Amino acid sequence: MHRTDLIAIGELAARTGVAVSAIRFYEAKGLLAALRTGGGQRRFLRADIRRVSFILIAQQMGLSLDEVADELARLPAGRTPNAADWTRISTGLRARIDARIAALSRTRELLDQCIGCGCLSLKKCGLYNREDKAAQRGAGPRYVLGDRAGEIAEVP
Amino acid sequence: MHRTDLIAIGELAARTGVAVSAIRFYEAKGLLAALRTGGGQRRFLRADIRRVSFILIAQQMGLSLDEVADELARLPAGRTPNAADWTRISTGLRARIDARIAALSRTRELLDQCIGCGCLSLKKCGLYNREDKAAQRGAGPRYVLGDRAGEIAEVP
DNA sequence: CCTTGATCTAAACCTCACTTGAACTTTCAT
DNA sequence: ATGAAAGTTCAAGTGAGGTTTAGATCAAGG
Repeated sequence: MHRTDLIAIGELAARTGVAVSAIRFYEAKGLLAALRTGGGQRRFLRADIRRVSFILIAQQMGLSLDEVADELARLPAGRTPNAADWTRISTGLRARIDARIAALSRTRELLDQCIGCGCLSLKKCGLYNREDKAAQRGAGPRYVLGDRAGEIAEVP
Repeated sequence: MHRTDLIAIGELAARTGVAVSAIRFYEAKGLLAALRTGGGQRRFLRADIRRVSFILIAQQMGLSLDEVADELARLPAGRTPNAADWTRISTGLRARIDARIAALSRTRELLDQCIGCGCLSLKKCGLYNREDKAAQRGAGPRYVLGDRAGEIAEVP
């Protein structure tokens, strides 16, 4: 047993690389839940490190925080999530990764054809005669739209 | 020669699937340049359809509009870009796609290991002990955290 | 000529994902 | 017991990537 099962917000921040303000923001969004000390300070479970990791990874997959919340909502309420819970939810993430790799591969294939002719034209290449245009919806930034934008940190 | 080499903003919008407002926004950002009629209306070159395509594709790769602008700045000023120009710039895009696919594959591999143990823990999985932390530049002003890898501890 | 639809500008507004600042309070090692 | 470090709330600000609105003007068909 660990000496201290509860960690302060600063430690959670340090261990996940997320800013303290972001953790408060996540709590406000309902992605995390904290216990409170008598004095009102937040105390997190060690398992929340894992939870924050999941948020970060899922975000990189292009999920919005609301979508992440939906995924996390499938974790059991009341008890600390166990390995099986995480396996189930991580498997869902894996499917998304697969889908993204597949989508990128298709784009690459189309782009290769374009490089051959140097065109990048919509009609000939079909690079943009795909689902994307139809997927236009409402206001807001494009990275929200489905998983098309991709927030994967780029390799320089 | 086409009968009409210049197209109105609405046509450019229709052909690319981008809103008229977005095209004006891109022009204001310097990603596009328009000629003007005597009456002050924008007229685009047909080649700008291709240019907008490039913007959209590059955005899907995760480039910000500023980064897209950098790429586009490498096109020759003064003359209409030709096939060779597009080939050069598209090839750069292809490299990015390759990098992305590789990064996703690594993530998937790590995630597979995690699914095995259900952990998602920082230390054991390495899913977050990678280049990602340093390379954060996703949606929103995410600050780049310092390397405190030595302090990352094991998770229950 | 006249109408109709497309386009113009400028400024305001929007969402997402956070950060920042002000003004305190709590914790904890010495 | 004390002082620094870390924590608290709430409101407002930021930046990317656009959209919306309003009122005026342009271009083209009849």
